[in-house]
Amino acid sequence: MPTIKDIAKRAGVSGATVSRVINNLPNVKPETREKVQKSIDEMQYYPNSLARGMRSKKTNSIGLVLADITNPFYAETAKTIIELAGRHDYSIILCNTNNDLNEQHKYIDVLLQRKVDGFIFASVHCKDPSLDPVIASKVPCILYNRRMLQNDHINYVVLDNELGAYMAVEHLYNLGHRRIALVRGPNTFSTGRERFNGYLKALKSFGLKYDEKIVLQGKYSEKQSYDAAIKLISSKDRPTAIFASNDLMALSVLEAVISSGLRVPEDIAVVGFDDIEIASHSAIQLTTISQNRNMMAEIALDSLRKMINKESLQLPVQVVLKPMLTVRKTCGSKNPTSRN
Amino acid sequence: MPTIKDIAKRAGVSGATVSRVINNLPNVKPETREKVQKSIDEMQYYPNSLARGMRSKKTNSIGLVLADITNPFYAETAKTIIELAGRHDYSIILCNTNNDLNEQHKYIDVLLQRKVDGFIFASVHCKDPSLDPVIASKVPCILYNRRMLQNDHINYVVLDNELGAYMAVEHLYNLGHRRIALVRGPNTFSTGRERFNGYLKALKSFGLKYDEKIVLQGKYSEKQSYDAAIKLISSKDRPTAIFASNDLMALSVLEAVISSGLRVPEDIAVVGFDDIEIASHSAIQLTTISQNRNMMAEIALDSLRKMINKESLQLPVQVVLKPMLTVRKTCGSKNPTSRN
DNA sequence: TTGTACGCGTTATCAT
DNA sequence: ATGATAACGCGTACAA
Repeated sequence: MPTIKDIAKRAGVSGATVSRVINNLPNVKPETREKVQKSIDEMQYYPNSLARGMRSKKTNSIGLVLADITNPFYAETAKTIIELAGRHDYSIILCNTNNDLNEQHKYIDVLLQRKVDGFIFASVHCKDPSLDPVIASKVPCILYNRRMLQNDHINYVVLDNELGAYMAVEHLYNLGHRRIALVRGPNTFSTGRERFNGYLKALKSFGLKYDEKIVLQGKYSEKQSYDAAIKLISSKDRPTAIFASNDLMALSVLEAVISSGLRVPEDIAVVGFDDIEIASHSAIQLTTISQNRNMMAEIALDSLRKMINKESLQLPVQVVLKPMLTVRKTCGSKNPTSRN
Repeated sequence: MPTIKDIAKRAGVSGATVSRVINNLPNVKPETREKVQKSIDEMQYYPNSLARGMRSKKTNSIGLVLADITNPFYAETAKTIIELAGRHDYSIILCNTNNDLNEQHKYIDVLLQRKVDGFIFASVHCKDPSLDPVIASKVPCILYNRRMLQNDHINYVVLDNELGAYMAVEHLYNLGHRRIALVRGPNTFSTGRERFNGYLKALKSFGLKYDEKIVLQGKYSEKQSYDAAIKLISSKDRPTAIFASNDLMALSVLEAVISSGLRVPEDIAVVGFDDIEIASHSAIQLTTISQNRNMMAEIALDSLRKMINKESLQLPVQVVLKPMLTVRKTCGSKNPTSRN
């Protein structure tokens, strides 16, 4: 592989001049520039970004740590972030934790060694010691979608999950439901916790009493959620509606209801959370809580970039976006959200 | 950020010894090793992988270039590859081309600068000049899922797409269908081309005549496929079955059929290709052609690793895996594939 | 068992 | 406008 020296030799100039050409710096005679460029093209020279990184102390790479890339919510996030990052010459090193703290810890280690310029975490637990090294390293970092507890100075962009859950239950209540079950996410994730709180808050404000028998743990797992729904369905005081903590879980709830021979929404209404793309499919038509993922991703990346470039920016960045209710068929409403 | 020298100073040894400890090399007195390790921990030292890469000429990184991470087929692939790569200490730099040759070209440029140890492409076009620099660079490289035409020495792992398509049509034929439409992928992708050929081959072998009016271009796009299906449905000599070139397209076909007030499979049978996870959902139950993505991904990564490590390996690697027909509900068969 | 010294490819500084 | 040189952090050959 040719280096800057090979190009220099070939073009009959010094390495310094080649560097000037590569970096489009001034003070190079046009003819020299051309000559050098020609050698670069002929030799198929690619500047070594490792060497550049060593000098400049910047790698132009960002570590993106996701909970689960096969969840469309994260896949869509990844797509947006990769694209936006690329526009600013950042590469994305993608890590997938499966919500495993050990995995995350290992990835953080690797990313710290790779000297990424910044981190985006879409995977943290409420209490997450694996992030300590990142914080200690002072490498810019922002949380996405989930946040941590008791870490008041860390940056994040999240949704108002409590409000989202409240809106879901409110909608079901307005449709006449009085026994509304919850297939919830774990307390160890802020989303699971906050959506549960929103559910509670809604029950209280509508005068419904909390019944722990119809609040089951789905663990953000499809299998668990399916089982939870089966349990709800076969209980003797069956709920008339099920609110699931995310769309993937809601899909599993739908599976359970359908395979039990019941109808959605006539026998049981279902509402999800996230508005992943398949939710709008004709065969699914899931009523759900939407969030503007693109905006959330954009805010995360832009903030991170500013931190990296030490641009002025009010720290910590702590943005909470508003959710939206998207009404489709699974809730039984006669007034679906109009399409744009 | 502490460097190897800082650790050396703190532990009262030379940099060489620290290096020996980091790399678990022999010839270090146990006490010395401990002492050094202690300094490493205390100072939160992370070896600089840029510097290591410069010396060793290896970055332990692999460029994964995908057509579309939001397509579950690719997301599931990415997940597997990231996990397997991690086990062997490789990081994945993820690129998403949206099937745009220009994007791919740019990403290749970046990855070549980053000196990735290898490439996995799940995004190539049949004729794809953007790959020339990769080939010229001699950096190990393997294609996944799609291959190129007229490039006999390049490595790939693909499915027998022609056979897969043949099996789909054969199945529909056996169920009594005689007018089978195709919503196809573009000729510019080997998958689109090969699946089309399989369709043709099946028609011929069952004595059905090819009717170009029921072979429409879906371009691997959901919108296009929806429109194509609408067109098929409203044609006066309506097909009784539609075979779509991938599952995402099949889902759009389903949407079109459902929203036209027709029933699947009674009015129109539908078969897809890929067996993405949602295909098995109760509300969808898509009959489709399955491929063993995990195996395909594993072969790709293992082969690549061997090339990188210059282990003995029969080159070029050109693996063609066999597809499987997974029968669910959308084809109208009474005998769904048994579940494992 | 441990240390010294050089080079990996680049950029920034200083000189010419 | 161009060139020489040092430095970034690490691994390794060689010396001790």
